[in-house]
Amino acid sequence: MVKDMEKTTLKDIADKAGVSMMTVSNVINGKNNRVSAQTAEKINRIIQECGYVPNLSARSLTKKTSNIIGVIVPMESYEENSFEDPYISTMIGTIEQELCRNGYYMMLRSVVKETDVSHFLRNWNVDGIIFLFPNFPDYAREFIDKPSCPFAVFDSHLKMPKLINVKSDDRKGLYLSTKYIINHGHSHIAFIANYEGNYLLTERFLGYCQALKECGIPFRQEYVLTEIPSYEGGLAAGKKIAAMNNGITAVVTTADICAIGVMEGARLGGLRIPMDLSIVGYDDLNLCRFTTPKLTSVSQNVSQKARVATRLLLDKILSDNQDEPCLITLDVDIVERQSVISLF
Amino acid sequence: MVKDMEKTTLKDIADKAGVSMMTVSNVINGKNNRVSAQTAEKINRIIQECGYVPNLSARSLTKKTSNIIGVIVPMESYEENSFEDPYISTMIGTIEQELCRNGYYMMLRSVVKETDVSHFLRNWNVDGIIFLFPNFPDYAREFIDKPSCPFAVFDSHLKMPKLINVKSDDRKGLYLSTKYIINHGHSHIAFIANYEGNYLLTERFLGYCQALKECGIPFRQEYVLTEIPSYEGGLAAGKKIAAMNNGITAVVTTADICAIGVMEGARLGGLRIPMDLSIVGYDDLNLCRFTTPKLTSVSQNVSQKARVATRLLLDKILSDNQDEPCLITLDVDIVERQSVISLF
DNA sequence: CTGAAAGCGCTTACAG
DNA sequence: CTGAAAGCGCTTACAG
Repeated sequence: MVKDMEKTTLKDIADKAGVSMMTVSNVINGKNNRVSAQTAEKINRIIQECGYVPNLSARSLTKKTSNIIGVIVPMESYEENSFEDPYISTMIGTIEQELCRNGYYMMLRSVVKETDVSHFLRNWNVDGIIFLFPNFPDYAREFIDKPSCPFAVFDSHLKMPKLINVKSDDRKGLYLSTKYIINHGHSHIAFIANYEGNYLLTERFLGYCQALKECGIPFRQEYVLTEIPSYEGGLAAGKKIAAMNNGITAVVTTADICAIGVMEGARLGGLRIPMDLSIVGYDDLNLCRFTTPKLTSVSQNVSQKARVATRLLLDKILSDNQDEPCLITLDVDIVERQSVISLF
Repeated sequence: MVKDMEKTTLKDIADKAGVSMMTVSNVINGKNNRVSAQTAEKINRIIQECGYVPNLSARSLTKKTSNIIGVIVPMESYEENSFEDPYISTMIGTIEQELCRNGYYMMLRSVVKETDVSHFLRNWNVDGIIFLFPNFPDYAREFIDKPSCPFAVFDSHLKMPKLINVKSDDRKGLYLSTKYIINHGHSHIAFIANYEGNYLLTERFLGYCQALKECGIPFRQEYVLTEIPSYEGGLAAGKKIAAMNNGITAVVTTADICAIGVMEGARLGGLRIPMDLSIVGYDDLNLCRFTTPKLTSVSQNVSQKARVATRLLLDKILSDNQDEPCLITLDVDIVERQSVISLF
């Protein structure tokens, strides 16, 4: 390995200024009441001249606080790249911005089931943790039960000390999309998602049921297609709907990507979108603008979700009662495009 | 702030094992030739029991090497979220995986023009840097001229000491897409991109020219639309092509998102895709599978690009002659879908 | 094979 | 307002 050129340290600055390290440290940390304005100015000038940058590892060692936030991204397998999921990447971007703005640093880690997350977090003595799990996984429970610092998750049903939980009003999300379709004259509306055992998807399913009930439309088991809300799942569901030919005129989904699959599957089955089948997505990804027809979708404002969670986390890190759990539910709305036709 | 529970340190382990910290350190760092098998085993057991995790800030302080790689992402403005760009997010995912696999940590930072990147990097004494710039920006030049550690960039025309430059064969990329279209019987082919002054786009433009020339098709200035290769740029270009009505039957682009814009713009102008206008994208994003028709595109294998750069960077960090620059050009290929029609 | 000493670059009490 | 001392948790020479 090559030897780096010498880096200037606190001591170098102190020597040049003819003061103690203490004084320089106080200036850097803005404790102006402890240093005369003259000295402070002089020291600041020298710092500028030398291009001095404090070593944060050293600071972390003494202060017992690192200003590092660990951001954990789940991966199903080593082959997969979770970052290709627009939900994940949008979250990361917003979190990073918010951390940076507040003087924190983001250490990013994707993990598969077996990985020891807590090891990583303790290695760097992180001040806070953000788990970027759309659904909070069982294998992370162990870690969660002995949290060493405040942490934030999303869309979880857990309530635990130190936990910040930011979620969307998922029930309302599907209530809105179902209602929207009903208001366009539809009453034979399919729901797609393998919701059982999944808290988030179940909430959305209940929103679907609620809208039907409220409008006096009978719930039909055969209109529920329990496919995985992925492109492939949607594709399969679309084909089935076309094949069943049982009166379905519209579909609500729990993911844009699934809705896009449905469009393709239904088309392959001979249906025209939206003339024969109306569709609403979920997430309002950029993607929605690029399909034909453009996809009407439920927006959960992903950026806001990330921003709120990050701010609450930083607040909690600085607060006294870190143990108080915190649950925020954000509103959702529907973004109208071209994938729903009116039957009136 | 709340007081953390005590963390076990090297000293704790040493005390419990009745040995010196030195010995424990040697065991942890796998210097087995310096410790008897017995002692090592005993120490490892105690480490397990106590759930001891080394403090990497402390290690970084003594070793002068942090195992942190700084990954820098550009942002045009504070409002923008670069991570929504699938190119960026795919890169990040692959880089993280590769770093993790090799025992490195990823510190992520998005910056706008004014941000002092070098400050951040020296703060954490990073061992290497990856600049995630599709195009290397001028304002980063200053930093680059005095690099403190090896760093990697993409698609740059720079050649400097310590620099790892991984690029795609951009010229071939557009050569391939243009040739593909020619092979389908087209000879009135538009090129879209404001390539002037942009190294990468100019390379692609030259590939377009080369294919035309090779096939004896005259280059026509009026077939070059100098729009920004974005959705909006593509949209404008698509509308123009429909309006100009000057015989163009196909379009090559330098970005999928632009190609999608062209499709939309051309449609709004009354053209059918691909019957009236064939289109080829660039990047082969997931997106290509979700449009109608599905988009034929040039694939530059983004993951491979990220992986190669990361590996070269880590190699260089461990190597002796860090100053030798390194340029790799990766191959590209074309992924056939439905957006090009044969005129034969 | 094992250990005592010194030091990495910073900050936190504590004195003056 | 300023500073000398001790320590954060680790590793690197250097002795034995």
